Amino acid sequence: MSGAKVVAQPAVGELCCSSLVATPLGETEAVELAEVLAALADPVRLRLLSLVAAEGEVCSCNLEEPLGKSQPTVSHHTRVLAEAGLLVGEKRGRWTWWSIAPGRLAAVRRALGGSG
Amino acid sequence: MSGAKVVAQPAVGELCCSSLVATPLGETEAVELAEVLAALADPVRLRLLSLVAAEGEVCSCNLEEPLGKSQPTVSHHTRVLAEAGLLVGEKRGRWTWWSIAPGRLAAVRRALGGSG
DNA sequence: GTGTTAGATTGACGTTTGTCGATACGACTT
DNA sequence: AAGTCGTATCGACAAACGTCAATCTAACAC
Repeated sequence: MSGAKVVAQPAVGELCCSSLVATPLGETEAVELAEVLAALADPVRLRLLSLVAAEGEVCSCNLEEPLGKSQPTVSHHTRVLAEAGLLVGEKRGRWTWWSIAPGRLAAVRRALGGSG
Repeated sequence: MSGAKVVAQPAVGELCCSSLVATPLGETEAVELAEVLAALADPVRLRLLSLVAAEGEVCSCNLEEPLGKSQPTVSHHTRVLAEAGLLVGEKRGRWTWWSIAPGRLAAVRRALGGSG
């Protein structure tokens, strides 16, 4: 073992194929897209995501202060973002390092329509 | 008067400038973006938006059946989308016609990052 | 005028969400 | 072993949300 373990990543919808404005959304596609958007629809999580994107890789301990939230709250938000497939967590020793899940945000943008 | 009146359109954040992944999001920018995303983060509203996009212009009466929701519920969702600046309503006679607010969805995509 | 119709508003309801204190777990140090 | 440190989880609470029945309003038809 390498000593580095990716935090459990739940299966997540594909947001596949076409955009909202191109084809009428089916029931299940709408639910899947809404789930990811719900994960994004919080100011704290948006700033968290933005911080991780800026740093490339951030451990939870460096998020509490810039976000101004308690440790359990930060842990809650990282979890929500990871479950939505937007964040990837890797455990190295005592620390958990978070990074942006590649492609996921782009898939959301694509699902919202416009040019592929 | 023309007899066609645009439904009251509340002032709405600009989602201006840069993207989430480019620059760390400020407090107020995060709140504004989260508000629009919250309006999008509902399966019924996503399907509603999708229906309007497909038809170009739809009156409320033609939304209840495909959405499978009651009239007050549909009215509630159109209001939320209009307040988020995503939908524009125009009252003509007894009917209210809804259409996609131009540019708004694109601004959301831009705020989520990637190529302008 | 009366009646009808499209849609917005109100009020109530159950559910979900964001937050934090307390606690539990796991990895390291000594 | 015992102690410390970084995180995850639990429990509780207030606030926000989605839904619908009932009601109100505004535009027509007669």
